[in-house]
Amino acid sequence: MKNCGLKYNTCLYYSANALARVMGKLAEEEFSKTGLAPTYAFVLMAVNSFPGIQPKELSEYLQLTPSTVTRLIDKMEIKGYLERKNCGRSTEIYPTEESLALNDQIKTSWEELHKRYSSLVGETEGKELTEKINQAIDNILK
Amino acid sequence: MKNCGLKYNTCLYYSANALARVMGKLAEEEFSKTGLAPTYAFVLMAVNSFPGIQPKELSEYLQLTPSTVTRLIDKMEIKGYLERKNCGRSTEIYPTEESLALNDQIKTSWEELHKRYSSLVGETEGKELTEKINQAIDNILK
DNA sequence: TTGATTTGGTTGTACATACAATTATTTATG
DNA sequence: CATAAATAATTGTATGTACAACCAAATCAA
Repeated sequence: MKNCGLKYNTCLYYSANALARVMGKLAEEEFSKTGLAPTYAFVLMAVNSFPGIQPKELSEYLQLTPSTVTRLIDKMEIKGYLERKNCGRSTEIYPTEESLALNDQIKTSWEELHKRYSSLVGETEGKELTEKINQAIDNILK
Repeated sequence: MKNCGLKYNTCLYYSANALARVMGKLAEEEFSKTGLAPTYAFVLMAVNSFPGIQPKELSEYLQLTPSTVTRLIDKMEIKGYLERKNCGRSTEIYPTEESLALNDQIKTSWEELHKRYSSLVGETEGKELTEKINQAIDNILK
């Protein structure tokens, strides 16, 4: 493609989205062994590690909005991986046996994902990039 | 949130998505003056700079799938910003006067976006981060 | 104590993006 | 040439995510 002076790849918005799409594909492939899309796998891992965690906490933890978390939990409840327990105005989320049984597989896939992108972008480069991204997020949100 | 050994923020997939969401919000705010969502503004800029560009090229340029580009063009055509011209199996996309008239405003918003995130994450940090992200994308796709 | 405000969670709705399948055109091959 | 393979674009459909509005519970204030 000819150069037109439109250097999209000098724009952090553009590049961040492009990276998210590319990484999303890798993640989908790696997590496909679990039968779950990556975000759902992350939800299960969190609930498996913190039985009784509340949606609010999950949304902070996953950096997703509360409504998104509600939808994620809905689907995992339907699939039989999670259960809600109402506690006044708040809610506690618990894993089912199926979810706990899947945890090792999920963690393995997660490790595979890490290995895979590390082999592509380099171990230390990947680590540093991730840290820099986290730092940028902090600076934007603070 | 208690530490459970689940360090999501050591995962490039997770952090890349989080950054994309955060940057997406900034971009939406800045481009709101143009009345367009960021991606649509990018499409118009590309077509304004390359009248006659083909969807295929756009999809490579924007790093989006062809079907997504078709949908983007659909909407911009309906809004009166773009026009399709069929050329055999390929298609050429042209800007309307409205699109050209909006170009300066779009570019201004784009610059504002750059200034804004630069002020938050730091000028050089932002630039370096963007470069590192591009490099990672290249390494993953190659 | 009761009325107002805040807070956790959900719902209706909208939208960006993608995949798989399909159509239409072009190129290659036997 | 005629048929097969490749390519550009589109369409049907699904999904992840968010915003705004809303409900219900809890806290605060008069």
